[in-house]
Amino acid sequence: MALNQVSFNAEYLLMALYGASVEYGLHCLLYLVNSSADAKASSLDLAEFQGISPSYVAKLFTQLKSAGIVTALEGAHGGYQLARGAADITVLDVVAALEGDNPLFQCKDIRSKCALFSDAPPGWATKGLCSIHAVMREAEAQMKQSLARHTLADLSARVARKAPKTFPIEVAGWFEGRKAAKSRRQSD
Amino acid sequence: MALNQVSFNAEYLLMALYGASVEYGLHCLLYLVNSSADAKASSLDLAEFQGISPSYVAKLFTQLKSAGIVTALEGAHGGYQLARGAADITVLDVVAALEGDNPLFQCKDIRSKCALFSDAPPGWATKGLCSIHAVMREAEAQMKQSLARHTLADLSARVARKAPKTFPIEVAGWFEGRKAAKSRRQSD
DNA sequence: TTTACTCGGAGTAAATAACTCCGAGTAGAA
DNA sequence: TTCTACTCGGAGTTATTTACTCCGAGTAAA
Repeated sequence: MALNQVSFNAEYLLMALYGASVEYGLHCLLYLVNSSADAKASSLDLAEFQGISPSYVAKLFTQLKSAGIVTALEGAHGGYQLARGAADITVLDVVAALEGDNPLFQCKDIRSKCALFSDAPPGWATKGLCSIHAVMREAEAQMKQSLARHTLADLSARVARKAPKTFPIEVAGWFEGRKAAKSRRQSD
Repeated sequence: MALNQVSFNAEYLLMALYGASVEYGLHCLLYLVNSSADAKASSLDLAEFQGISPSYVAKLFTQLKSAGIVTALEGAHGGYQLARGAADITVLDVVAALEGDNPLFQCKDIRSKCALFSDAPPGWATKGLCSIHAVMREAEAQMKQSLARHTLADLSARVARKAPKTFPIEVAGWFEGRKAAKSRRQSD
């Protein structure tokens, strides 16, 4: 056995540009796509169904609501619904709602601080977009176009293709069972 | 005058995916592109030339060195040089060296935690790439391809096109003057 | 009218980014 | 050879952000 063997968990080394909120949000929204028009799902239901933090999911949905992606129905049997058709909600919409519509790169205009310009940078140095910024803008546009090409509808279809045909029925059953349990408890 | 006028600084609202290190690093490297083969620039020179934090630039260059983008020459008149031709260093190389080669998205495989799977998720749920992850991968690839298309050489040419022809000479003069000042001080 | 459930925002701990400081080493000057 | 000033290089520090919790206000059904 090698003595100087290095062992580590790769999960801790890679830190993503987009955080967990995007992952949680998209997964939850995908379950809302399949639910019928009158069926609402509460953030608690969605969270427990997927084994993730309920209070955090609740927070994410307030952001999705203020971005106009879902509508909320308050009250005892309330919950969330998609605000418009799943084909009209792109992955980019969701990302922007949860992470903010951040640019890839924030130019601090370093070029104008060059020591040669003492106090006032000349016109040619500040005119137009910084060249570095331009490259970043291009890359950002590529990425966002790619994200905007995918909607919740086609993402949902993609997932459905992998799952067995009975799965959507089982899912609906789970949410129905939840609702029934609530009613039962209230009439006790 | 409107009483409930809201005023804020947009700079604080937008937070970029790539941080300041990329901006500092690229700007510094662009000045190294133009310096001739035997001319080295210290991290202190590069920082003061552009009016940014010297100690932070020093840290960035240790990262650039360990990534093999620059080579360091220690000693009194030492400094950094590009490790290879500017046409062989892409913007993506620099980003990866300074921010780490982070993925756009880190999949936590939520799909396998679904409440319906009690303990063991079925094969179809864990097989292959998560559909959300696949979309993110595609967007990430688009972005990185775009960044990889640009090299330090063409970025430098782009900047040079905007500046007057005498500018590179002035820059070289500034660095030369710095070197001369050092020699003078040592012989005092 | 009560009650159990919903949303919605204020608050908290751990991680990350941006930046500083000081020690180790080296090339040139005396 | 000795000395000195300058270089890199990594260990700390502070402030912002992320992921997550908790509790109060409101509402629809019982």
